[in-house]
Order: sequence, then C-alpha cells, then structure tokens
Amino acid sequence: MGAGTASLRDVAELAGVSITTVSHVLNDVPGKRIAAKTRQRVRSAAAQLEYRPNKLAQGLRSQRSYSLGFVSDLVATTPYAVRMVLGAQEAAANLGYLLFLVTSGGDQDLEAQQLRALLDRQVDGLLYASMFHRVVEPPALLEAAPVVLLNARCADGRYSSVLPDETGGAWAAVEELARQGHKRIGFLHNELDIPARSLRMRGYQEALAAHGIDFDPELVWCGEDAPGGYAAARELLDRPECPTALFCFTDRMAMGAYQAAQELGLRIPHDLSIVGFDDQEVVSAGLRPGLTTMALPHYEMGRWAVTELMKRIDAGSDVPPTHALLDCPLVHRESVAAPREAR
Amino acid sequence: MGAGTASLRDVAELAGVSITTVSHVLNDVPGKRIAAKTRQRVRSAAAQLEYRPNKLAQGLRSQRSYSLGFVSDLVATTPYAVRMVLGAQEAAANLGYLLFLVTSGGDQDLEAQQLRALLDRQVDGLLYASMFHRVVEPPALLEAAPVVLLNARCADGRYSSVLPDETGGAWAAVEELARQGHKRIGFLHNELDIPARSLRMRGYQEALAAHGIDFDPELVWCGEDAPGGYAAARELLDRPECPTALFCFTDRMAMGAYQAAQELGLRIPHDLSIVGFDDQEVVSAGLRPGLTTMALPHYEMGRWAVTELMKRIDAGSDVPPTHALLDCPLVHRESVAAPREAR
DNA sequence: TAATAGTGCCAAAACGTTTGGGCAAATACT
DNA sequence: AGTATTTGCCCAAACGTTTTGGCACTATTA
Repeated sequence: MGAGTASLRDVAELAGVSITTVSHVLNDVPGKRIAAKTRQRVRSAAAQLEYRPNKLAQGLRSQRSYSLGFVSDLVATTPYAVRMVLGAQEAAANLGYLLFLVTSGGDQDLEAQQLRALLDRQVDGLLYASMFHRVVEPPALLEAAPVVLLNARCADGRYSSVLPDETGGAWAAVEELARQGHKRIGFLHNELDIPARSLRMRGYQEALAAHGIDFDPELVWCGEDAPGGYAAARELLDRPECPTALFCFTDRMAMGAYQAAQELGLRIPHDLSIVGFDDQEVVSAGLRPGLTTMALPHYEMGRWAVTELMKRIDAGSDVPPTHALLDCPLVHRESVAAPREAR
Repeated sequence: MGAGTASLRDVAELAGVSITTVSHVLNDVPGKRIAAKTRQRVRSAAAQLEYRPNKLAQGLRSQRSYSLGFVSDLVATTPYAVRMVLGAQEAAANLGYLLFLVTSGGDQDLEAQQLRALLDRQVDGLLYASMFHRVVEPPALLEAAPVVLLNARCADGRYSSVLPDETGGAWAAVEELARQGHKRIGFLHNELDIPARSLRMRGYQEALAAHGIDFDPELVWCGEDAPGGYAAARELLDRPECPTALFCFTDRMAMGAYQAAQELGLRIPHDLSIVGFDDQEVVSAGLRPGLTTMALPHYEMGRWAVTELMKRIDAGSDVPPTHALLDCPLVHRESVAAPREAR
C-alpha cells in the first residue's frame, strides 16, 4: 500500500525483476518478449504499490513533458473567454496533457518572462490566446515550440490559428431579422480598430443585399458597452423612420438598447426586435425578454486549438499551418419577432 | 548564440570548468570558494549560450517542481471567479511558480484523475478552489501535497482556507442603505443551501439591529438570478408599504429588480435604492443607473491562497492551518440615494 | 623546511525514467 | 549431438540537474 511514492525500482524489487522489465511491461513496449506470468507479476506489484510514473523523470528522459502552455494577454475582465481555457483544458486532459496557465496582462517583458518559464518546464507546445479576436505580432520566443494561435491570427499566417467566423455570424444575425420581414435593420456598431469591426460589417451588408435591402449608412451608429449602446439606440430610435430591428455588436450594447427602448416606450420584440452578439449569459439570459444573440464558439476554439497543436507536436513543424474559422451559432431567445407593419 | 537549448555541460565546456562549478556559480551556492575570474567566465559563457536550467531536471533532482496545481470544480459559467485564478497566477509568477489549471466539472472520478495527473507532475502544492463559496469534502488525494482551500472550507478545518467575509459584506451593504435614512430595506434573498445564504442574512439582520430597525420577515423574498430577482422584487414592491430600498443577493437579482422597478414606474435611486452583491461588471456597470454593489475579493483570495500555500510548502505540514476572511469592498455607483420620505 | 591551513576546483552519485544492445537458457532444426 | 533460432530477461547509458566529499595546489606558519 504505497503512498503513491513508489518508484520503478520498488516495483521491480517487489516483482523480482529488473527495472527495465517493469518499464517494458507497464508501457506495453511493442516487440519486447516477456512471459505472461512475469507481466502479471509486474502489474500486480505496480498495483499493490500504487505505482505512478514520475512525469518529471519521464519528461527528462523522453523529451515529452505532457504539458502545454496556455498564454493569454489577460484573462481578467472577459468572462466568456473562460470557455476557451475550458475547451483547451478538457481537450488536453483527454490526451493526458495538462495546461500551464499564464497571463501577461499585455506587458511584453512580462510575457517574455512567462514564456521562458514555460519553456524551462519543457512544455510540448504553446497556445497563444487573445481574449478578443485580433491580429497579433507573436513574440520571437514562440519559435521555440509548436504554437497555435487562439482567437487571434498573425499577419503572415505563419502559425496555425482559429477564429470565430465573424462575418458568418453577423450574416446569420441579420438573416434572422430579415427572414422575419424586417426591412429597416439598424446596426449598433463598434468603433474599435479590431478585425471583428469590418468583418461583422461585411456580414451585415451581405445579408442585407441577399434580401434585397439597400444598405443605409444612416442606420449604423457606433458606441461601446451598455452606455454606448444606449446612446446609439436613442439616436437611431428617435427618428421618424426608425428601424424596426437592431443588430448589436455586443450583448452589452444590446443591454443599452433595451434601456433606450424601454424609455421610448417600445416593447421588445413587439415594437422592436433585437439580436446581440457574444451570448454573454448574465446579460442575454438576464434581460427581459431574453436576448436572441450570436454565441462565440470559445469552447470549440479551445478544443480545436489543442487538437491542432497535438498534430503539430506529433508531426514536427514541417506541416503547413492551418487556419480555422468556427461557426457562431444563433441562440434563440425572445427578442425577435416580425415587425408590426408586417402583421 | 544557443537556441536556448544549452545544457550545463555546454556552459562548462565553453567556460573550461566542470559542471559542478557552473552549477555552484549560477546558483550562488553559499560557502563555495570560486575565484572571481572563474565566476565571471562561467557567467559570460552562460549568457553567451543563453543557458536556461531545465526545470524538469532540476525538479527531479531537488524535489521542487516550482509548479502548483489549481483545481477547481468548474471554471465555466462563472465569470468573476476568473479573478481568483488571476490572483493566484500572478502571486505564483512572482515567486517563480507556474500554475497547472485543471477543472473537474464536479465529477469525482474525473477530479481524482486530474489530481493524480497533477501529483504525477510533482506539483509542490495544490489550490483547491470552488467557484462559489461552499463547504467541501476534500478528496483523500489532497493529503499527498500541501493544500489551501480557495473560496471554500472543509468541515473539520484541517486545511487552510480563505473566504469572503459574507456577513461583513452584507452588513456594509445594508449599512450603506440605512445610513442614507432607509428604514424599510427589503432583502432579495437566495434560496440555495450555501453558506452565503445564512451569513449574509446575519449581516442583514445585524446591520438592521445596529440602526434600530426591526427585522421584518415580510421584507425578505427569495429567488434566483434575474428572473427570480424580478419576481421577488414585484412581490415586495407591489405592496402598499413597500420598501424604499432593496439589498440583493446577487447583481443578477438586482438586474431583475431594476426591471420590476421600471415596470412599476419606480425610478432608481429616486424612488428606490438598490445594492447588489458580486460586482459582476457587465451587469453592475451595464445597468442604468450603475449598480452600487459589494465586490467579492476574488483576486485577493487568489493571492492570499498562494502566499499561504508557499508558507506551508516551505514549513512542512506541521504548521497549523490558517483560516482567512477577506473583506468585500463596497463599490459605489448610482443606485443609492436617500429615501423620498427623508427629503 | 616541513607541517598546517586555506583556496579553487572537480568526480561521482543521485533523482526516476527509457532504451539499445546485449547474454544466458530454452527450444527448434540438421 | 551440435548448431541455429527463439525466448525471456537484464545491464548500463542517458536525460540535465544538485550535492557530497574530496584532491591538488598555494600560501601561511613554525
């Protein structure tokens, strides 16, 4: 009844064989001829001592630490990003891997220091994650191990990357509204210089076009977070020819839009349909009525990244990088209905 | 210009000394007499080769892996808990430690499996974290390493633990309202069987008592999340003698209360003051007006936990466990004012 | 000059694995 | 019976460190 501290030697001694043999048996090394009886003896000795291999020693010897580094700019304020970590962690666990989690807070020196700490521990690969979709300039240290970019891509496409399909998401959101018969669909847009900005704009425009609706720049208004969403929505809804539906860049902006609608006496979805983006549950499920919104596939991206990273670890760095775009599923709640006019 | 893959032997060769000497120099081993010149030579050789010690080898030899395990039930849906991880991670990084992050999702077998994976990697200690404050029954495997309980405690107090001061937080929240002159302070309470429930209730009652206000069970109504908060608030506010202020168990319930208030034509904070709990920023900063609320000291708890864990790692398990209660700071926004009657 | 003390360095074992190259004994062929 | 083959196992080196216990010099002292 070992306290889990038994070594290969202890097992060997108890089984009356050499360390080599124990190793061969426990690892099922192919091509090694060992009598069934001996195997049995070894296994039961190992079981009896509750033998567990020391991963440090294993890693030292076989150049495989079975651990990965998850590097992210800031895990802090962004709640949904947690699902990225979770997806990665679960996928890793299934393969016998563990994740080192480090955050740089955006500080380059700190990031380098953390990366070195990871490499010192001989991680087999790195997940370089951004908390919001962006183009990154990966630090030189990343060269030292297989890498996959998560929720980010680099300008030269050198590393594999996985991103949400922003355009497709925006497209589907607007499609959902257009299908209900909406013609005047406002867009509560973001003003940050991030890829999602132009990508979702594209989706918005293309979906409009697909439904034969002319793009009207007057129906696009920028802002940020709930206050920005509120202001932008007031702006759009205070007009004579106001939109019957709003597509919001984030759930938080949608939250602001709800407030504006309420103040103006517009009932959702009767007088105004709203679709958000992010499926930030505290907001989308907390609002009344529940907010129909596009979910970001954070969990799936985390999983994808690990799977891809494994391929690269196993195959060496000669395989060309892959770039994935994952779907943003529509989450139906109660904020969308046909426009009044169409009823 | 080594690719970071130089070993002690390479440095020794380049400096023309033995491995031993290099180790002594680079580790500043006290009591070792080595000529200043030699030291210089070794250091510059190490620098030139960009030598970095292999932590696997170090750990194997010196029984210190400089890594910790962060075990949590589920990192998933709960966004604020992220700050716990962050606090732990930053504190660990400052001490040269890295964090392995694992989540069990509440599954006992999976948890055991993950714990073993951590122990296999010879972690120096474990952070056993709960995503919401609760009493846990720690698995037997925790015995195998120093442990600190994070946002949790065990019934027998065997392990060190750190928790938010729920009672103090509730006390301060109600105090904030009472100080403004509110006499009828409703409590939108939770109905789950968790420690926070009775602890906050105690804070609520004590603060009332401190202000000479009689506790009125009629002013306490249970529910959960935004919908529950909405329902409970409707219940309380629809009366003739309705409360002038609401203390909400969570920000999400407060969100529901906002909706109820809006429907009833009550303006916040003019007609109704509200204090929440959690400081879940998407909600508290997203509501109009901003929600005054009690923040949970997740970040600080994370920090405290690794500090405590370090003590226990360094001191052996003979030092008695410590149990900390950390303050919940009040976050002022715009949802509190004096009651109308008092103006 | 010889004993003593101090200085500067190193060899080797150990941590717990994996793995290539064995070598005896048992079995199969001629 | 003698050779070839197979079976079953083990030795020892290696991974990259830390650490103990020296050993060979040089400098000091008597």
